[in-house]
Amino acid sequence: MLDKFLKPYDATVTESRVYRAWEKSGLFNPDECVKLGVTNANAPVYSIVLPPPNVTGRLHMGHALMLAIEDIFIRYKRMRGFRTLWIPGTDHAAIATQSVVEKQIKKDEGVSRHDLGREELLKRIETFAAKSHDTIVSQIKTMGASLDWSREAFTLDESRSHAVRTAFKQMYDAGLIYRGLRIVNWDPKGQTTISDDEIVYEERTAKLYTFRYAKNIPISIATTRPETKVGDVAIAVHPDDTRYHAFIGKEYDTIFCDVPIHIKVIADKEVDPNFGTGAVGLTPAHSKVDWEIADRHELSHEVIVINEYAKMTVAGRLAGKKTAEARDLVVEWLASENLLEKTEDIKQNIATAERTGGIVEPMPKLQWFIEVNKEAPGRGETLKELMLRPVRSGIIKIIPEHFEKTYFHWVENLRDWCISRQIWYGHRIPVWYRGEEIVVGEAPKDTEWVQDEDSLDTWFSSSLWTFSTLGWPDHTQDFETYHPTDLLETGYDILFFWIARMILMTEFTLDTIPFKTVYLHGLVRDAHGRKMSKSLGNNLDPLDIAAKFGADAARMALVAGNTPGTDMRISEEKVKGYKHFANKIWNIARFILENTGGATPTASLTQGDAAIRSVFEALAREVTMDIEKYRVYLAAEKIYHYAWHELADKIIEESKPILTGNDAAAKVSRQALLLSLLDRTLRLLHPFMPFLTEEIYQSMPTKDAPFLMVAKWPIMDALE
RNA sequence: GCGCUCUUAGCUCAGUUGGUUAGAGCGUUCGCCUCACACGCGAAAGGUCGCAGGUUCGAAUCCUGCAGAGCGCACCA
Repeated sequence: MLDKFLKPYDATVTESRVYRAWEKSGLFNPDECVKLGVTNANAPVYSIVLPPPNVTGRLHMGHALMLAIEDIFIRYKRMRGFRTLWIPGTDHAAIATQSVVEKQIKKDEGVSRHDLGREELLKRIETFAAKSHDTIVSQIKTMGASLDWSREAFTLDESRSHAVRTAFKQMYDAGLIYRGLRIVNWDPKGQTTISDDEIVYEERTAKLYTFRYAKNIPISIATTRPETKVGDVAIAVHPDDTRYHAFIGKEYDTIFCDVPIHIKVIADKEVDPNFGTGAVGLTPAHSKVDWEIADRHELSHEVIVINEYAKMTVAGRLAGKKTAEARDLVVEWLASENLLEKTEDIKQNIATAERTGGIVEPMPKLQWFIEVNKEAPGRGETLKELMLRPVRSGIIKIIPEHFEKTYFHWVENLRDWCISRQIWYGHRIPVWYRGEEIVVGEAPKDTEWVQDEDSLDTWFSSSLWTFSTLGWPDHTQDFETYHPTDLLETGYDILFFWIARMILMTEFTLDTIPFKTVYLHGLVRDAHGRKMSKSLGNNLDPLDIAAKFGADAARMALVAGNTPGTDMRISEEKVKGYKHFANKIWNIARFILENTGGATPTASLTQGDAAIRSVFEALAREVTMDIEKYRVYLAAEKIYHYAWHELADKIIEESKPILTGNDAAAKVSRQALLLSLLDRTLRLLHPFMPFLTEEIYQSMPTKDAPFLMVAKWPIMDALE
């Protein structure tokens, strides 16, 4: 009997030692598995790419959940003999990382990025990112993730940058990436454009003002933003609104709060006759809808009255004022001119930037876009259709299924994707200018070319992740072997940001799918159901949890009973429960090893013992089917229940008199049964609790592989 | 406004897609340091499965309506 079983199971000591042994063996790498003969060279392939965590700091429990689920599938497939590849990596996360570092510098040194300059800021960010990367990698290892570190990637390294430039050029050449002057979402706080998906709407109460521009203009309008009215070019009414028929086509000139404006009355069906006065003042340069209406009526877009700092650019009393101040001044002026008719409170959804919280200011800017409604050359389909087809046809399966509806709804309403950002950290737009000339893709060799100042939305590089990590655009062996990947597992909150765009980019670039199945997990919340956040201080750190209860316990607590797509609550109490379970398994092993010394594991079983073993086999089949069908939440609970309440409570208890009794045949059979059940329970539990099971396996007389990690799954004929 | 999800034991959730007395963990109560384990063992209490209809031999499970909670998208200027 080994001394190690005499003490309660100590996860912290064991786990780091076991992970080092796995790493040293090289068996996370499928090529090594083949080389060492634990995997057949012709075995089928199974691959997952790790959703790369942002290098913005540390991992949270959501990451721990992601790692646990993916590692379960990877370990399961590896034990089933697949050539199994799980690729690690991290994401530069452009705007997120830059804003973290900028905030820190502002706090510590009181300077802005413009004080530092592009080069110096990038240097600082890279230092931060490198440190963050190291923290994250060690956290991932702590969780037991069996990732092939020899293939680690970073979204901003040279290989991935090459993929980004290549994909950009292909799309540009296909006419699907264009540069155009459009109304974009401008974040004055972050000083950059953001995509529609980076907007968070916040409900606030706002004042709705009803007034006329001037006494000689006979139509009253209503707005929550009087300050923008100095940029108006028209009044729009609904074509069927008889109140205003007489005025359609009329034009007026006036001075509005010191600013000369020219207003034309137009009819457009976009206008809701029941809101406000049924008449809208059109500000084409500062409203997406107004811009579109102005387009239809050939009105000018060019009256810009607000700049990038959300300050007024007009002359007169509003000059240089912030929009909020300007609003008060305009209202004051309206009142003094007797033009203000009504002020009322309404509820309004205000667009804010997800990262900075800044109020989004729509304004026209020359930016790069991906056009989603134009047919891709030679494909007969638009990018939108390319995104819909594989999910509609079922080639890509989303779990849980109801998210497919959400996906369709989003794609169908998708507008052109603004991919350029005015931040410095990220992939610089691969476009160079020299006078009227333009080069796209790789930097021209000769001089005098100037590269586009902007960088790409971070999701552009992430969207290539399943194949950029495999060496594309080079035709590598990895790319040929492992793409499309089998599973993409991530939180449902990035279904649009990431999943949708991966499908888009992969369909366009490779004419195939990036993955066969999408498994979406829910949010991990605290014990009270609140979202974990820094400001609430209710974050559970996976490292702390692993140190306290063991990574195995943390994994079980996160996975057991946690259905896909549903938010879950986690508490230390729950993790503690599974720490106890780990100790239970430890003691089951201790008992069985103590009582089967010198026994023959292959001895034939009595009829009764054979029946007990067939109960295990039924369970193993069920668990196998559950994993195959992505019901890991059920599989975990079933193994737990079997190990504790069947194996320990019943089988071991019933064995005690047999093992101390006089019936030698019964004893031999029972010893063989117990060894077999322990051996196979460890195998079944290994994907869920890899450390504990590996540690026990190393002391098993039934050990038949260098590591349990590459030992055979306990039941190989389980599939339908 | 459009769409999605949820409502099951005190709490957190399962219930494998209609089938015998509805399950788990935690918590509670009682009794046990029984020589694998007190990170444990034995026992017990606890549910009109949100409400109202319907389909069916049979419904927590399918359909309709209602109520409450949450989320996503769009958006009123």
